[in-house]
Amino acid sequence: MTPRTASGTSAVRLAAETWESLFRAQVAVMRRLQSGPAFRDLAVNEYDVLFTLSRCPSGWLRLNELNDNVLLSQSSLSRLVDRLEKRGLVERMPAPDDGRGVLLKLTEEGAALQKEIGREHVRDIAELVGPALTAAEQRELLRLTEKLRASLPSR
Amino acid sequence: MTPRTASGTSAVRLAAETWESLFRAQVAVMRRLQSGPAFRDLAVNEYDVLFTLSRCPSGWLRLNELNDNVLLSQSSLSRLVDRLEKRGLVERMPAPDDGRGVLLKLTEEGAALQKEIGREHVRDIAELVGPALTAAEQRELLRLTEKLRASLPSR
DNA sequence: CCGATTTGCATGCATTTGCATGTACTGCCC
DNA sequence: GGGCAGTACATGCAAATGCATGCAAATCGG
Repeated sequence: MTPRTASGTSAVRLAAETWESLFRAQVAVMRRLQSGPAFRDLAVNEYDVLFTLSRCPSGWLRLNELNDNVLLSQSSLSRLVDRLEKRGLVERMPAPDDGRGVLLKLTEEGAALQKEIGREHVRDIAELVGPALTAAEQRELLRLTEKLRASLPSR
Repeated sequence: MTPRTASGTSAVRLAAETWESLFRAQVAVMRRLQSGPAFRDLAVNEYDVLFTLSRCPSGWLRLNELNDNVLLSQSSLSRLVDRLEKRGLVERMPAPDDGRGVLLKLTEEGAALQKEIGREHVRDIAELVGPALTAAEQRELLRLTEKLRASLPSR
């Protein structure tokens, strides 16, 4: 006996369809965003790292914390950071309180590039999402996705 | 003068935050899904192709239609299909009505593998999404992401 | 009907990615 | 304190990916 909701679809089916729809929407939006001119000389993943660093209060962020935000393996992130460092966009520093750790910070140039791309990027997003959903719908979508993310098992 | 909504945040900012939250939720869920045992011998992208084919009414699907569903370049999809074909999971066939096109279909083995992985996958999804959101919330999230996807400019 | 442009897919090649592993450091238990 | 499992990051190497391009078929403009 599979449990059924009031509407007659099983709970697992509803969850699967919800995830499927969320995933497809993400793919569709991302496809349009990444093909735009904002990312002509920085990959989306690379921008994402700069963005996350720019949002970090202290300015410094551990590599493994960064890794939670990005859909990349640990080794790929390590090399991505290598590239950003070689381009002078971020700075590495050994973590003071943990000899294994590495701290990351934006350089001046990295912060400038993030802002520049960010402006374009935000505009692109608004042009895609703005006309698609009302403000109330966007707020609800924001709330639901935040709740979903917050409710996931920590690992 | 940037326009403001009733809550005091600008429309572009709301759109950007909504997208950011959707994206992070997708990353967080996907990270957990793809590390599970369901994908031990088939990458998520590869499964996704099998899944899409399994949902196709006629059984046959054009490569370029497939490409809309997947976050992959055309060339990468072409080679991904190469791999699936070499493993005997899909079958290629020149499109009858368009000499340039290629049609794709699941083989018996491909359909069986999709079903097998799909069962596990759906269970994993339900375990992640089910406890995080109520059924009503899931339905609303499903509706909003469908609307978002449907409202995007065609390309 | 013919040339020019566009579209759909494949392939060469450089880059990026992940897995497995190595290295250094931490924390735990005794 | 000494051994020992666990964590954080880097690196060798094979595989996957994207860009540019090639080629063939379709579509367009006259």
